[in-house]
Amino acid sequence: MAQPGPASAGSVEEVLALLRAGGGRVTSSRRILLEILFEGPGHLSAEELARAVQARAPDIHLTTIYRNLDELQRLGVVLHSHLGHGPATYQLAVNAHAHFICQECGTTVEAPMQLFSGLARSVKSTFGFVIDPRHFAILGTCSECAS
Amino acid sequence: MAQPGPASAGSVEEVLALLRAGGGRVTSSRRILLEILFEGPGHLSAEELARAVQARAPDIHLTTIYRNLDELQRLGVVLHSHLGHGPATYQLAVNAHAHFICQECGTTVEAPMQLFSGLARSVKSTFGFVIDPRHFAILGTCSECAS
DNA sequence: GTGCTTGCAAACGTTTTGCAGACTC
DNA sequence: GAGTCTGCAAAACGTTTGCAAGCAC
Repeated sequence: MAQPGPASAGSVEEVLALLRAGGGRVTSSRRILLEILFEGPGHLSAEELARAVQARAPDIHLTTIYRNLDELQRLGVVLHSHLGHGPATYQLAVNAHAHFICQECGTTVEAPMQLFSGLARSVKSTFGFVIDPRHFAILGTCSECAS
Repeated sequence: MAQPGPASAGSVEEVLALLRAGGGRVTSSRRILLEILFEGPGHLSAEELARAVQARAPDIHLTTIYRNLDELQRLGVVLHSHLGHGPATYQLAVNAHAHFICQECGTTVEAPMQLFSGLARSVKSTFGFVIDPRHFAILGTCSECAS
């Protein structure tokens, strides 16, 4: 909350500055990808991000999206989650949260992180383990499918 | 607890009977796979299960292991979990539990299900969603790597 | 000019599928 | 004998890698 850490980079330009500060180059693929990540709804797969980027610059390759996403994850700006089988989805670290996914119908519920504070506390005291529930979704059954 | 459901099948022969009852055939690949699942430590990938099966019957193909595991999952006897990137792991439903995995060192902690009762309760009352935390591991940082 | 980044093609590891023959019941 | 199950080969899927050319600094 006090110091602005990497993940707090709040705009395309701030992230690009961070990138440059680490010896990286600012390229159009990176700028466009970041624009889309900042505009977009989150939960996009690499393939979906590539399509969105290609709408603005058709020659940018899926491979480049993967490499740029890796770089942004190294910087702590982006992280990916597995929301089920299928491809991983990528989002800005600032926007990341946990997910519950219905095994029957696929409905996704976005979970506020404070739901996990009790679990986090007991896991910490039992195992010394600090949980990060954002990476993998938790499966289950939604209210509709339960009835 | 009252009626013995599918998942309660407690021995190789019981599962084979269940299989037969559903119109399936009892084959040696299925019998051996079940023996290994009942003997084994759990958390085995399809490939590891195939190697174990092949130690007793070398001609059984990996594809057959996948198909048998699917069938056993349909019956509710087996389920699979994703413990990280890499292949899924399979276990008897009766033995299944949740997992915490350290992002740094890969250490796996097997979590007693009652750790989740508080979370389960609040997710149920907030979203009507019934969680099943066994399918995907929860990532985080283990006590050693945290220091 | 140095050296990071990119496109392309090809590989990767895991899992699924199509088909003809073999087996269980 | 009917219908399920199997081996094999091949494909599918998401993702990663090697290499030579291209671009940011």
